Amino acid sequence: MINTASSSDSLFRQVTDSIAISILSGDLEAGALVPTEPDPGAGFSASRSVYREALKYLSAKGLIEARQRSGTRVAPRSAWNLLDPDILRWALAGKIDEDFVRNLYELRLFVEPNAARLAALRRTPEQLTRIGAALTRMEQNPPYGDAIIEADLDYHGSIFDAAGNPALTCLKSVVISTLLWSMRLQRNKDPSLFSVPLADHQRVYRAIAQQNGEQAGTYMATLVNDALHDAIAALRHTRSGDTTKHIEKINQIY
Amino acid sequence: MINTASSSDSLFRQVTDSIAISILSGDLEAGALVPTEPDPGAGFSASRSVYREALKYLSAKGLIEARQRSGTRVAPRSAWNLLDPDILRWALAGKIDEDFVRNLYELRLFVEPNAARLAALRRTPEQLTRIGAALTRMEQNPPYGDAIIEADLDYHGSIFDAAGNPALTCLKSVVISTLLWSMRLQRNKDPSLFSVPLADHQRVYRAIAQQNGEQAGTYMATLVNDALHDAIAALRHTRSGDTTKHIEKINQIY
DNA sequence: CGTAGTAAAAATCATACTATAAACTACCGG
DNA sequence: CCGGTAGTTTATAGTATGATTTTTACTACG
Repeated sequence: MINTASSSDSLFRQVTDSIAISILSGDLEAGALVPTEPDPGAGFSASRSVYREALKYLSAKGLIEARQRSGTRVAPRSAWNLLDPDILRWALAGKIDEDFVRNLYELRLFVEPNAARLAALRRTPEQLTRIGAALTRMEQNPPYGDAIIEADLDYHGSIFDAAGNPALTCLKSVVISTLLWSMRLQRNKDPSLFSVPLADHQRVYRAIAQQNGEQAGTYMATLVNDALHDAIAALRHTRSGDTTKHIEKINQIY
Repeated sequence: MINTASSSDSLFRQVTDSIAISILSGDLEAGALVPTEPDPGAGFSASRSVYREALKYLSAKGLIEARQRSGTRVAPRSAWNLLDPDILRWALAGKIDEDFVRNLYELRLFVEPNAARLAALRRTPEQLTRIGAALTRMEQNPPYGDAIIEADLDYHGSIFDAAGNPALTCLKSVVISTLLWSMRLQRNKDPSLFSVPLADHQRVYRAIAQQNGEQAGTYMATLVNDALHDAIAALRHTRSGDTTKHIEKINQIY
């Protein structure tokens, strides 16, 4: 496994990313021992301080568990906090498990329509403005650019914010990861086959503007469904190849 | 603020809990500086290693952000990963923000009926057995005991597992925290006013057994709604008083 | 069968030194 | 005289290393 952390990152981050990606990619299986001290043959050389702090960071995400005398081991998958932004980023960094992404879309389908519904009911004028501004940026930027990705994320993020439920808003990270995943796919297929589903975005916006909760929810459900189907369709056209660099670039936005 | 960490915990955990609870309780406001070195007047005395590892752990949850030269500060609330099990535990440890719990119930209402629906469609016989066993334990144990809490959590957890979506399952922690919160309330009011909503649990189980997804979803929605209303009703009967000890005991289950 | 001893690994402590980026200063050109 | 820019300072996080303590699974002994 090639160490994907760039050398400009702090040593702590290099070590953390490296171990995390080994775990998320399945390179280190659940139950496997994580070395007590920094492994000289692991692609990095760090002191024990850095290494231990990295392990604490990973244990905070549920990826590893330390027990005295037994050692530090990779935790079972059920303990991983899959909704954590870092975990999603790491999961996205390697070879992507298609089923997992499908699960994320499924979760979005449960959550985002409700977020749109609440946003329609609870939004302030300022929040509506922000959603509209993001939509405008989506309309006016060329597809595939970083600008439109940022706009898309801002659009969905603003809707979460307008829903007025901070706990709900934490699921924003799921939207981010699915969006980055679909971008990664689209780069590998015929661009003409794909179009940003602007119409869906527009009518969700209108429903929120009109404070029509049910309609906002319905349209958002369609939007997420369309996004999933587009992504699945893109999968069929995917040719194998190295897409790492593009994803790395996108990741730096966050 | 009294340090709620028991002295039998590891020093690392005491420090982590102490700082985290200060943040979650609002004692340390967003943007506030977190001391560079362990604060002698903070209720604990630890070396810098332990203290730094605690800070890394907290930064993994999004609670704090370190920047060279500027210092380490409490992150804005929007960066907190409110769905993280630790965060929910810390949020529950202090004085509870009623609105926040209401938000958690709202999220449950979006997620859990769908989990029940999927569970009805995808469950294996073994998974159904586990749900049924948990239900039986709920029926056969006296109310208010730890046994019934464990059974209730196992019931909801089994349904999440049966839904076959690991990302969805991560939201189990939300169920745990709302359940513990409602238990905490119920201890402070007239016990005769409350009854475990067994009927709701039973018909959800039956729907899952019959693989009737829509019905399972509908009944689960009722269950969550009932739970919320019971909890809100209990709030009205709450007399002020120290409930910390009981919660501490419950927390140890996890 | 239980009990005391052993050791492996995490946890803790203490003390260095380094790198970074924000703030400040001094210089230079307009 | 003003404004900006390049260099310097410095506070703080980050990194490094070695030693000690605590916990606990395992083992050997009574």
